[in-house]
Amino acid sequence: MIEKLLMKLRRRDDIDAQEEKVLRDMVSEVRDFPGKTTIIREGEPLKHSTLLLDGLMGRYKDLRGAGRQITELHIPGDFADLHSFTLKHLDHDIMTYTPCRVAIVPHDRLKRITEEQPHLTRLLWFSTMMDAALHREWELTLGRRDGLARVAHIFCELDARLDIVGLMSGDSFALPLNQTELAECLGLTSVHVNRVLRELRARGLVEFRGKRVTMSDRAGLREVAEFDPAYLYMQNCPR
Amino acid sequence: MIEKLLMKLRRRDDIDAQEEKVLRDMVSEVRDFPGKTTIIREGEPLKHSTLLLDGLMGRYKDLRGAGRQITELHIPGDFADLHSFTLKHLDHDIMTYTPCRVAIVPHDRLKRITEEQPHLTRLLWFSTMMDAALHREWELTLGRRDGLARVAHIFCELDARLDIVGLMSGDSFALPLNQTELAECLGLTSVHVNRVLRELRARGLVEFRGKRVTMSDRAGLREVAEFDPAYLYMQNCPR
DNA sequence: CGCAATCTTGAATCATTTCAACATAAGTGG
DNA sequence: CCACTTATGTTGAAATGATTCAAGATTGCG
Repeated sequence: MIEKLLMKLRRRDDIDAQEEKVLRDMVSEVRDFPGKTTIIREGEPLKHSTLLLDGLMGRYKDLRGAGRQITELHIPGDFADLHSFTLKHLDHDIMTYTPCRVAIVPHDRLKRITEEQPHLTRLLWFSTMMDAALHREWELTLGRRDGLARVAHIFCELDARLDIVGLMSGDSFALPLNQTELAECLGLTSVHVNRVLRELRARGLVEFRGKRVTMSDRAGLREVAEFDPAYLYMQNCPR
Repeated sequence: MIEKLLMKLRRRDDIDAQEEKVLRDMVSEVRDFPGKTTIIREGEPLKHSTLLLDGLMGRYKDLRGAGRQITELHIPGDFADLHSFTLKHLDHDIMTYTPCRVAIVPHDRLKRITEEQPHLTRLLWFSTMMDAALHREWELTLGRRDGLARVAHIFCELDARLDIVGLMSGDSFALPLNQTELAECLGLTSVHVNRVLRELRARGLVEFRGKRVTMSDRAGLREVAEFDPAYLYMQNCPR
């Protein structure tokens, strides 16, 4: 059930059989949510964390009036809100984009892990630090990349992340977002995203059609995006 | 020496005398750096973390050619790179803006804390989660706020953070950045920051002169910025 | 005092947004 | 399975916020 989380963590560090069991046992329950639903609201007191097993979710913050910024997308194997364990409540909302299956991890079990499993604690801590690394890269995207590079970059990021958890099919992957939601990730309008997608398609770099992204020219796209996967911390780095 | 860190952490949670001693003992050495110096480079293997005691530092990422994005500013009491403990190397550079005094905290002492002090571990983990919360708010700023709101927002944030560690003087605080560096925080050009500063001054909201920010109308500025300090997690929330 | 860094301003340009219309795709119920 | 309805995608034209370029003013430092 938590295989994708394990794939991700094992990319980074060794996990022995005993630790694997502890991780499996931290799940209290599996739950399903419909798509396009806000499942956690800013400020709400939280007693468990949510591990995404299947589907697409995102964290977002709204500005009064209009303007939503999605701050991170979550794919299977990601904790959507492991940070709620230390924060107790979140500074943002979390929503599903598709129907999602999640594993519930009670905070008291996480607390137990911090008391008995220092190595696992450091691994889970690391996992939340990867979220922060993604945030920083998105800050760079939002602050300094132009429209073309922004769209290119998010496709490169998802390509690399989905590959880790085995969700690439050849050179394409499912991306169940519409252009408005994509624009909300990128600090652009949906109209502009549409024009940029046309340009990227015309250049033969990527296609985004029918909720599916095809990486026609991965190297070329990475070039446009100035994408360097180092910030994803995928190198093995035990203990 | 680590008083400002303690002020910050105690705002959130209780720290008993034994824990306070452990925190004091984690510092191996105090070091001084000159201003405008990159002290940690992306990718460099790290064996200690850096607690800022005095001065101003920042994390940044550069884009090839031009374009620097500062992803977070660090004030006294902040760990500049506590996240390097679990990450082992960083995805960004860290630099000083002024001469800085820092406390060095070896990673093996942090490791010891994760093995012997679960509560402190959770507090340190929390501390890195606050950085991530700042990143998310900056993503919102960079993605959705216009120039006026961006400048207003960063001043509101620094105002609130400096207040916690006792670095406000009445309604003003020192901000030893030039307009170019401020622009690098905000995803703007220095020219535009200059024009926005003029506008904010004209509206009687803030002044930024001689490396000092005066919050002439805090409520008005917060309104323009849509600033809500909730993301700074300053509420007491023990254990 | 004089040099270098920083700030300030104007004018032209540019990337992105806004507004608006139409096209296409994707459900939904009869 | 079609007709209808709504969501999503596409495109053009005008407006706008921010950038670029360039020059001059001010400040701070040695």
